[in-house]
Amino acid sequence: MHKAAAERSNDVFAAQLAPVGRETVQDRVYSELRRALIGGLFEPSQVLTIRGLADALVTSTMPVREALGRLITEKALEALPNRSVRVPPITLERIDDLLRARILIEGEAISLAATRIGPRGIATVEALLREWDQVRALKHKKDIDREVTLNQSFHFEIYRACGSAVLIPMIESLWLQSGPCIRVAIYAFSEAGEVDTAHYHRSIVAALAAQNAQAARVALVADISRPFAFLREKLQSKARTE
Amino acid sequence: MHKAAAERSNDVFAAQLAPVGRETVQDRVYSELRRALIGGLFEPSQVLTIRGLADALVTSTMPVREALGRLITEKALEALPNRSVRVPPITLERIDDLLRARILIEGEAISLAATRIGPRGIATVEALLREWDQVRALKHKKDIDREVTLNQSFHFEIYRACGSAVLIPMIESLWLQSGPCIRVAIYAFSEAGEVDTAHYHRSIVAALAAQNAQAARVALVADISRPFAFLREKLQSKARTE
DNA sequence: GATTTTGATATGTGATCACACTTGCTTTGA
DNA sequence: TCAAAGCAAGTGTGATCACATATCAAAATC
Repeated sequence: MHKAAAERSNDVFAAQLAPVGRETVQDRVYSELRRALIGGLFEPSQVLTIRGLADALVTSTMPVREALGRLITEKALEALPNRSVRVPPITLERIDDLLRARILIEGEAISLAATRIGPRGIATVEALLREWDQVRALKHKKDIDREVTLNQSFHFEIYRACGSAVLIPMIESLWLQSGPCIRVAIYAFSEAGEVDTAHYHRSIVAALAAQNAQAARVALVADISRPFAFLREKLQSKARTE
Repeated sequence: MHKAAAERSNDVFAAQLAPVGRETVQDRVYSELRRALIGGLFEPSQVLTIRGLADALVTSTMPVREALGRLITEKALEALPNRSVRVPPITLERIDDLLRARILIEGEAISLAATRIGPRGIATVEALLREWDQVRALKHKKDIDREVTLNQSFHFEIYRACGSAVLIPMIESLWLQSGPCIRVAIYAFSEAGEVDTAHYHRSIVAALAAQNAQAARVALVADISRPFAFLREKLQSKARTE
């Protein structure tokens, strides 16, 4: 009967209605927490409680605890021996470790993408770049979240072109893990004044347009290394003063 | 008071009692499912149900559903649109994708490990190698599970030496994903007769002992490529006959 | 006889409850 | 005054229930 219903709807409503989807509450909670982590909305070492998050997200504890469990397995969160869960703290070893892994895997992904991204893909990332320029031109200073989102879209639009269903989830996991660090780095940027961040992205697009995998990899490494270098310096200077 | 109790126990019982630990049921279910997946105890495309697993593991549904959710996020299992969950099916693209990622990441890990693994680590992997030879010498043929476990211990004993808290979980995730494929490959091995699998492991140990990172990487790539090549050939021949 | 409808069973999801453990503060005793 | 004991609030874990949906086979209709 369902098949018949689907066929009838195909006949009559296909052009008018879009499928509504059946996203579960748990999926929404998971997505929301991911977004918050990648955007750096949580501080490193911050402790999260199931009931607290459930209240904040206006659901029950059930979807939250399953989402937290999933985030713990991908190392986006950390389970303490007390069974409480927190955002992993930043250490010098950890940011070096994360940067090395990101260079390795995202470098490979963009290297693959360079020969597979088509003119359509190039056009899409160029459009994102223009949109990003517009946001920066406004100099609102408070659109950090918007810039972070655009940066994420830019990178993942490229990575998607590598065509690897294995590498992309790993890159997402790495972004999830470095999200809280990036937040700290962004604040360091604000203090250190403006840097020409757009330059690296233009180099990446130029290399991709030329299908030059090696140049794309080099430009990408420079791009993702920059905030980590800032963060590293900041941590070291803080360690010296203590 | 707890502190006082701990101190008292320190005084009197420290030499006699070991800490009992507080592993949750969910952790045990998760470990058990991981073991089954890496060992290839589940077939590709096999559908798993929460209640079915809960009955098999003699627990309630709660720990199982959370463990399944965690395995789905690390792509060890797949969530169908029906909301049922299955072991990911094997495709030619997927095994190529998995092999490429494993070569990339495990190659990097062993390259780092080559300069960091000490004489103690070398001794440990050599001991594993000898144990493995003994198992093979018995020719029991039915100790496939034992060989799989030893192979896993051998590799991860090396990877642990790379000292990266980021890379190792990624490698675990890759093994989790390629577990069901490996099972198929092992059966292909049995049909194809014996191959000198120990040779690759000896090359790896020799390269590590010489602290030759490049040689270790090459030997490792040969080792992990072998079952994938078998599997690939088998899949292609099956595709031709259909 | 083939197709559709219908109903029973099975399954995932979310909510709620009970329990054990932790944590922080208050009270008690020296 | 200070440390130890005890109490109370908070938190994670596991079990159970209710409900919506999926699945599959039997029955009804053309």
